[in-house]
Amino acid sequence: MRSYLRGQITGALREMGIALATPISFDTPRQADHGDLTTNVAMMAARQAGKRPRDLAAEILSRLQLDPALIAKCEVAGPGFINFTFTGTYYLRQLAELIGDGDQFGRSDAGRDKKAQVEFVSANPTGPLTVGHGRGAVYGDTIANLLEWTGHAVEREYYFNNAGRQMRILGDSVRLRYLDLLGESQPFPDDYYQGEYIRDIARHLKDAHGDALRTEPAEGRFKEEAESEIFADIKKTLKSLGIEFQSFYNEHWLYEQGKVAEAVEALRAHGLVYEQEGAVWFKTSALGGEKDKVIVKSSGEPTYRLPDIAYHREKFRRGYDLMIDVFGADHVATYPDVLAALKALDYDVTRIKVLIHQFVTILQEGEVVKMSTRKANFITLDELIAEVGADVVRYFFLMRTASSHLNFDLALAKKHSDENPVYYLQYAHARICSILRYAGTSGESTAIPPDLALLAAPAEIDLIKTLLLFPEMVESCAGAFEPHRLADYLQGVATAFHKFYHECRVVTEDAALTRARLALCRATRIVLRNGFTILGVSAPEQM
RNA sequence: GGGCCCGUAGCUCAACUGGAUAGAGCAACAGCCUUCUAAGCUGUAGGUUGCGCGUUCGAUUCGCGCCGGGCUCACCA
Repeated sequence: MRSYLRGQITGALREMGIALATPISFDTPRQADHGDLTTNVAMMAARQAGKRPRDLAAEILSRLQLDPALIAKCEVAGPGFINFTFTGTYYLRQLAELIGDGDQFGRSDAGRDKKAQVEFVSANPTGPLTVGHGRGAVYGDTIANLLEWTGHAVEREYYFNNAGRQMRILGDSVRLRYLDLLGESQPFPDDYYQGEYIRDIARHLKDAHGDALRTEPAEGRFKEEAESEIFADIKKTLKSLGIEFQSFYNEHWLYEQGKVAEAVEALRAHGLVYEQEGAVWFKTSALGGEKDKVIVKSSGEPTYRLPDIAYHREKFRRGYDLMIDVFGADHVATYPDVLAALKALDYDVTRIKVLIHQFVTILQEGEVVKMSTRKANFITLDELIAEVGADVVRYFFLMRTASSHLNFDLALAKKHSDENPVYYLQYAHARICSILRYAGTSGESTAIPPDLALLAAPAEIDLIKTLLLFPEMVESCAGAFEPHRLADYLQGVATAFHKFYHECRVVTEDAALTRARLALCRATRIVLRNGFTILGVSAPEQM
C-alpha cells in the first residue's frame, strides 16, 4: 500500500515539477479519525514549492488517481497532512492473507542474502551469570530473532577468554578452598572470588581426587575444573532462557593462529604503532583520539584492545554483512579505540553496530545491590529465573529501551509476579485457545470458508487493523534494534482482542458469524504466537 | 574535569526517530461475572515532558547552556 501511494504521490509531484530530496514517508496515525495512513510530504515540500502546506497538499490530492477499491477516503488535515483511509475490502483481503501465511506472517526478506552475526553475553567463565548479563543475553538473542525474521542468515556468537589474570585468580581461589577442605587453611585474599560456588567446585575436586591435588598449581586442574563447571552452568542458564549459541569463540585462538601478531603488524604498516618504555602503543591520537593507548604491556601481555581488534578483523574475514556487538554500559569506553583501529585499516566499520544497554539496578528491600562477580554479592540470573520464571525475565528485559536504566525491584517482582504484563499477553493467547477448544466441541466446522465481510463491529475492525500492523512492526524493530516496541505493540494486540472478546461473543447460533469470528481469533493467535516467538516467551494454551 | 546514557502522571516506563489532543501498566476511586477463561472489560482522577534560550510550519524528540542521577575514562577485562 505504501509503495502504491508513494508512486501516486511521486507522480503528482513530478507533474508539478517538484523533485523531493528525501523519500516520501508514511506513518500510521496515532488517532483513528486521522485515517489509516498519513504522510507529511506536503509540509516537507512546501518551502521548496513556495506554497503553503495545506494548499500544496490539496493540489497533490487533486492529482492523485486512487483506486476506489483500495482507498475509501483521502483528505487534507491539520497543518497539511494527507490522510488516507483504506476500504473494508482491502483490510479483509489482508486479513485473509494473514491467516494464509500463518506462522510465516510477519517474516520479510529485507535482509535476504545477508549474513549477520550477533555477539553477546561474552562473559568470561569466572562465575555465574548475573542479572546484568541477563539483560544483554535476552536483548542480543531477540535482536538475532528479529534479524532472522527479516531474512538474515544469523549466527549467535559468544566470545570468551579463558586465560589471563582473572582466570588465574579464579583457579587459585579454588585451590585455597580445596586446601581449606583438607584442613590446611591459608589466608584467603580479599580480591579473590568469594562466592559459594568456588567452594562447590573445590568440593567436587576433593570428592573425585581426595588430597591428591595438594601440590597442584592453581593454573592446572583447579582452573580447568572451575572453567568447565562454570561454563556448563552458564550454558544451562542461557538455555533455560531459550538462548543457544551457534558458536563459542575463544580469544586464545587468535594467539594460536597468529592473528594478534598480524593485527599489530597491520597497524604498524599504517604507521599507527610505536614502542615506548618497553610497551607497544597504538597511536589513537593520530585518529582523533585523546591520547595514545597501550596495546602490548611491557610485560609482553597485550591489553584487551589488541585481541579485540584482531577478533573484529577475523569477523570481517569471516564475511559478515552485519556485525552486532551487544555490550553493557560498563564497556562503553572500550569500543571506540577498536573501531578507530579498524577504520584506519580500511575496514567498512558501518557494518559493525555496537549496541549498548544500560545497567540493571537491583533494588532489594529498597536498597541498591551492587553487582560484583568477585564479591559474590550479586543476584544470579538463575536465582531470578527461579523466582519469576523465564517468560517474565525475558519480557521484563525487553519491555524497555536498552538505552535506559532498568530498575528491578526484586521484592516487588516476586510479590506481584501475577500482575506482570507478560501474563496479560499470555492470557489473551490462552483465552483464544479456550474459545477454539469450545468451538471445536460445539461442532463448528472449519470446512466452510469464513465470510470475513461479516466482521464489521468497531471492536472487530479495530482488532483487524491492529493485527495487520505486525509485519511493519517486525521490520522497524529489526531495523532500529529495538525489541521493546514489539512488546508494546503486542500489548496493544492483547488489548484489542480483550475488547473484542467483551463486545462480540464468538460462538453463537449464527453459524456464519461464528465462522468469521473464529477466523479473527485464529488471526489474533497467529500474531501473538509469532510475536512471542520473536520475544522468546512461551504461548500457553491455558492458564 | 572529558566521553556515553537517562530525567515524561504518585511509582515503573512508552511515544513509530521532527508531527496533529504526550500514552500504557501498577497504585487510587466508581461500575461489570447464571453466557466462549474476571490473569479480563468500562469509566473517573492524575502533566509547565528537570530549567532556560535557540533552530522551524511544528520540539518530549534536534542544537547550546545550566541542574540532578547512572556508567566510564589503566601497562584490569
